[in-house]
Amino acid sequence: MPPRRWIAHLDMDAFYASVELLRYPELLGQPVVIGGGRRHQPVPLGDGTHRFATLAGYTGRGVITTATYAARDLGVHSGMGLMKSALRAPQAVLLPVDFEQYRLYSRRFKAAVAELAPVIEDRGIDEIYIDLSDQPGAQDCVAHDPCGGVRALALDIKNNVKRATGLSCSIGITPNKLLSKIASELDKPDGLTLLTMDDLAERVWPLPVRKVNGIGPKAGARLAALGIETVGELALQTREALVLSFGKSYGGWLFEASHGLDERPVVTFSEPVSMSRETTFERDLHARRDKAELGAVFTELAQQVAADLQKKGYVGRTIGIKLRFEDFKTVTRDMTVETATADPATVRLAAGLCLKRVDLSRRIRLLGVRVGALQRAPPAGLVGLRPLPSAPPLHLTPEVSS
DNA sequence: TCTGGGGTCCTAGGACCC
DNA sequence: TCTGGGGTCCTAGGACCC
Repeated sequence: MPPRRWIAHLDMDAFYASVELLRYPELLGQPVVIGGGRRHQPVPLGDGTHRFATLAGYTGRGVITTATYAARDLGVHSGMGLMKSALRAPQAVLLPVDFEQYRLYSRRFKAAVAELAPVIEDRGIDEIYIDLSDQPGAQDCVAHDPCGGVRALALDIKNNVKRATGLSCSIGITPNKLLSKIASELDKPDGLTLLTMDDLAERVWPLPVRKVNGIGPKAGARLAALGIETVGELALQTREALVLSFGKSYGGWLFEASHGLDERPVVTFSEPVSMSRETTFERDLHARRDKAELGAVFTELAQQVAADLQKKGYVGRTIGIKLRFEDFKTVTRDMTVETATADPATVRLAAGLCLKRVDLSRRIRLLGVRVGALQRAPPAGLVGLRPLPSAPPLHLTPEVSS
């Protein structure tokens, strides 16, 4: 009997870096990292090639968002500070991030998948889940392979993504989202990994617990302290023991996950809960000494969130701020207003009231403004002249349709 | 040479109401 | 005077993910 469900997880390979390589093919095969601000734009040399900045001597606060596989071989990876990366891979080419371009390719690859399999859950700019269970041919047996049908479908999807974008992706196919997320990583880049429950012990149990989506640095460390390093070792624990250590909810989930169990559906549309804008300063600012600069940034953040809300057609009732201090301690404050709003002045005013509730003796590294408890904006006629975007089509979240 | 920006979800305590 | 539950909303922090 074939499994009840076939869920695919599709992950674009080194997405940002790969999009940049389409623009700068002369960098193919070289160590390249994406990150930092606007200061290191490539300079055209007139012959179709460019002069690029390298990591050597980089100063500033950025981190790597994506590194090519050649750069990863030098020991740098996403999330690593650029100054630290510069010490490890000074010769690596450094390119600035261009989210516009990545969003364009994101829409293209998702559309290419949707042509063949429309039941898609968005998981951000470079990955999706796809429910293939009810796709024609997915349950077919091909050349005595009971998984042949779904394997062929996945290959079609990979080819269509490549045709539409020039980019490669990796796909994991299993009976659920948890295992597919793990499987898509097993044969990166350009992978296609199909697992059934029969493969659990051989392919999943040897992996470190941190490979499981939902086990982060904290839970990983707590498990390590209990002598649990691999998914298989986690699966040796009783549910009761895990509930005792991690609580009913998370402990119970750890038990299920270790046995490859996950019934979550592929969710094709969800409403946003909050929108926010934040910025990390080049140097830490002091509330009193840098009052003018801080105030200007604060107002700009409020205006940006308000504009984001209006563009997407939402209003929100909870307005809040986020501060990160020089010692990296983070605090938030929020308040709920009477009427949901997307008005920049209202957001700025409420955010200002929140700021008054924070002790500002330490220097500030990051400032953010957030609007939550979102609702769809009321029809334009009731509030003013602003035209409102219509609701996104089914199967596409605001991210995709933007 | 520390650690970006944009999200979601969960927990937990207190207020307030029935 | 002392004693209940249950439910919802609000706020703050934290884990985790891309």
